[in-house]
Amino acid sequence: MTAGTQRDAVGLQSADRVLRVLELIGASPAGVTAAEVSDHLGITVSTSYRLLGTLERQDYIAHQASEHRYILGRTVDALGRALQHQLVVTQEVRATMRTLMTDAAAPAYLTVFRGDDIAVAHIEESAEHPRITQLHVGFAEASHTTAFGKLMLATKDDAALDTYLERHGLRALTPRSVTDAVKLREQLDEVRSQQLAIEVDEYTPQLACIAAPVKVKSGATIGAISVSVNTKDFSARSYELERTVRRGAWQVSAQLARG
Amino acid sequence: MTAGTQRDAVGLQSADRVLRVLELIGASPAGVTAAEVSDHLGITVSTSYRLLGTLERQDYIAHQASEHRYILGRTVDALGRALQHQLVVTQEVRATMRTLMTDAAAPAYLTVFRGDDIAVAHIEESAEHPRITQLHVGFAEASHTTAFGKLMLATKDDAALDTYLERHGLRALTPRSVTDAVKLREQLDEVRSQQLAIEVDEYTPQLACIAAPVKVKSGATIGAISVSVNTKDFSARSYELERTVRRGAWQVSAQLARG
DNA sequence: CGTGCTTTCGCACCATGCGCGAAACGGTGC
DNA sequence: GCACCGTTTCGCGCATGGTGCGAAAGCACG
Repeated sequence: MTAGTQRDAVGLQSADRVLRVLELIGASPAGVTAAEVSDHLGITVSTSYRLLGTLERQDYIAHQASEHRYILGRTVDALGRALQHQLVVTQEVRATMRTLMTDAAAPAYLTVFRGDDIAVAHIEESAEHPRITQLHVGFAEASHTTAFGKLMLATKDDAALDTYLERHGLRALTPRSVTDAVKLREQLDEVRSQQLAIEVDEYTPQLACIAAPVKVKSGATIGAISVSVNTKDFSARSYELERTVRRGAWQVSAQLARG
Repeated sequence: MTAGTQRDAVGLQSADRVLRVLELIGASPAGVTAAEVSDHLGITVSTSYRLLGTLERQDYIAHQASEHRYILGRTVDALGRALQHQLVVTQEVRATMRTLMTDAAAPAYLTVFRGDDIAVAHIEESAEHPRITQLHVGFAEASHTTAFGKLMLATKDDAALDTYLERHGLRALTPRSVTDAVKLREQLDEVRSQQLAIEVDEYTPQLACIAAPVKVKSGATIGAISVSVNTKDFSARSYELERTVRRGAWQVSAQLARG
């Protein structure tokens, strides 16, 4: 409120500002007025109108003349969909994951690997099968403690893994997290041979996770399908879960190839 | 400078450019390189890096160092979700619409009114129940020929309707489209009294549509739930469809109030 | 140790975007 | 009708921010 929200701002001034206006509008469910933009960013009204005009011309925002408010527009929608598409989240894939959740009686996750990052692209959960509380759609860390993370690391060769390790280290999230590089490499070899990753109590106590790779036509692994269950269920159901998850990952890969 | 291939471009230069970079990246499934940005926008590499840097700092894009490519980042995802949320499209609403589609054996639409515009926020369809081909997620026109459009117009008072009509007119899309303002006003009165809008062959020949209002707690109508069927099915099933659509709209309104 | 790429940096110029102020709209009240 | 809001558009002159250019730092490959 009021002036002086000068941020760490380094970047092109007007570009920075236009992006910040977008975020401001996104953060306001009912949209914003030009006046709100000006005092929120600490700029004059004229400048606000110039920024808003630029955004409007490109359809990033729409002007509700009746309410004097600016709201998000179709280009934002298009970008969001483009991202969803880049992340493999189609209606069809959602439906497949819903079936998977039901079959496995457990929440289902789709993760996509982007360099060293892992994007949690979609989560299918329900009241009966709630997600891991800590995990949300977005970017995930601590790859060495999650099933899909191990799958991602398993795509790397030795040199790339070295680079990754020295950049990120092996932090323990629970007593059972693997923090020894040698041990991890052994695990990754197993992951490669089984084309499946399993993690028990390494990310969250009492929670186990099982992940199978999603692949493109060429055979490269680009992500994972996984489910999480609590540890005591896991031991009884592991074989069934394995089959179910493998099937889900296969179906998603096939849809990806067709799509 | 040099010979610019500058288009319609009016707006703040660097702001314009940064937005265009975003779109470019969105349009390229695999992401883009800095070099691609420069020749595509006809700017120097240094400028490209400055733009990309600005976007990256705000997490609109992410840099895949290994591949030298820039891809869409988490802020775009956040904006997309914000828009979806503004448009009432939650997981829960999706599930409700899926049930509606199954119950009605017809594709289901969620539309949200934004001033004079109508945003088609979500479509539930399946292979057995494909959508109206002309209709896609985005903004819809010709409100007087669609069921949800009539619902939107019915929220207006006489003066506001006048304004709308003189701005948009009443174009005929089919022989059965209503083009007479008096007739339309009568229809809208009926819509208000029944809290339901029906359209038969007015938007597309052989296609009928039925829509019920989605309301917020205060009672204001902010959108509609609708289904479409072909005209000959409609006459036989109209009462059943009416009940089903009303139920769906009610459920969505309730979820909106709770959510 | 060169070659070709991406990426960062410094510099000097001047177009560009800025704040300021005024004015044209568009409602609402009286 | 007029006078008082708020929103929105416009014009102007200044200096600052953004530009292209060029060079250099990284980095991978051979």
